[in-house]
Amino acid sequence: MDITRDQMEHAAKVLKTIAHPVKLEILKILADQEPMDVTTLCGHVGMGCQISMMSHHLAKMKDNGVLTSEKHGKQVFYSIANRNLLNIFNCIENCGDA
Amino acid sequence: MDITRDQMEHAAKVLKTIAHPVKLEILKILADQEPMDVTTLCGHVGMGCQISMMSHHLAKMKDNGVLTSEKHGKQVFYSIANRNLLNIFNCIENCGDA
DNA sequence: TTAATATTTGAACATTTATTAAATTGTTCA
DNA sequence: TGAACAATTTAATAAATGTTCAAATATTAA
Repeated sequence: MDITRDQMEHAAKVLKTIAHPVKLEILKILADQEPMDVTTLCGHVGMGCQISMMSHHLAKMKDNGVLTSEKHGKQVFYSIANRNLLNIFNCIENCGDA
Repeated sequence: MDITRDQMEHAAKVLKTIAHPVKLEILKILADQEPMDVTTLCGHVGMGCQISMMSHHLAKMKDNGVLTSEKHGKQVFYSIANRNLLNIFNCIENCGDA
């Protein structure tokens, strides 16, 4: 239950990184099927998803250590860096009624 | 494991609300002792905490349903609206190494 | 080499966020 | 009433964010 100031800063950074509907959606999709390339991911996110936007989101998530990527041919495949992070979805389900 | 788009939006809103070092600190402090008034809370947060800043943070957290408040005399006491949200700290401890 | 595809990058812009100081409201008490 | 205290509000400003578009970079295949 004891959390240092550094952990607090780090936690805030991670939470800030994923606290966005599209970014949560990305995590949810990758949770079911990873790795996945940008275009396919964009398709799963649905209507109005622009590749460029997707790429920006993915880049930020990667920069902040939430995702990893691997290039195969023309495509870049993204994965979740640490699947422990997915526990946040349980938390979301339980706390959702707040 | 299935989360609707609305839940996603709501989750993003909550996460965005608390994704800040001071706001997480506020939650941690209230987790141990609630309710607590603004000045005391500010003291616990530590050096450089300004009442005005604290009030802004608290107002936002209250607006977004994370905290509740009650006025007694000159003081306003804040509490955590739904302690289930505190599960996020377990999540933080486990996912922190990402 | 050129064309086509996948992705990234950078600029521009609007919106939101965090911080600080100053002014304001509300409450208690002498 | 008015002084003292607690907290909120407002305004100003800087910094971060999200989105879109256009241009640039790889990579593959013709």
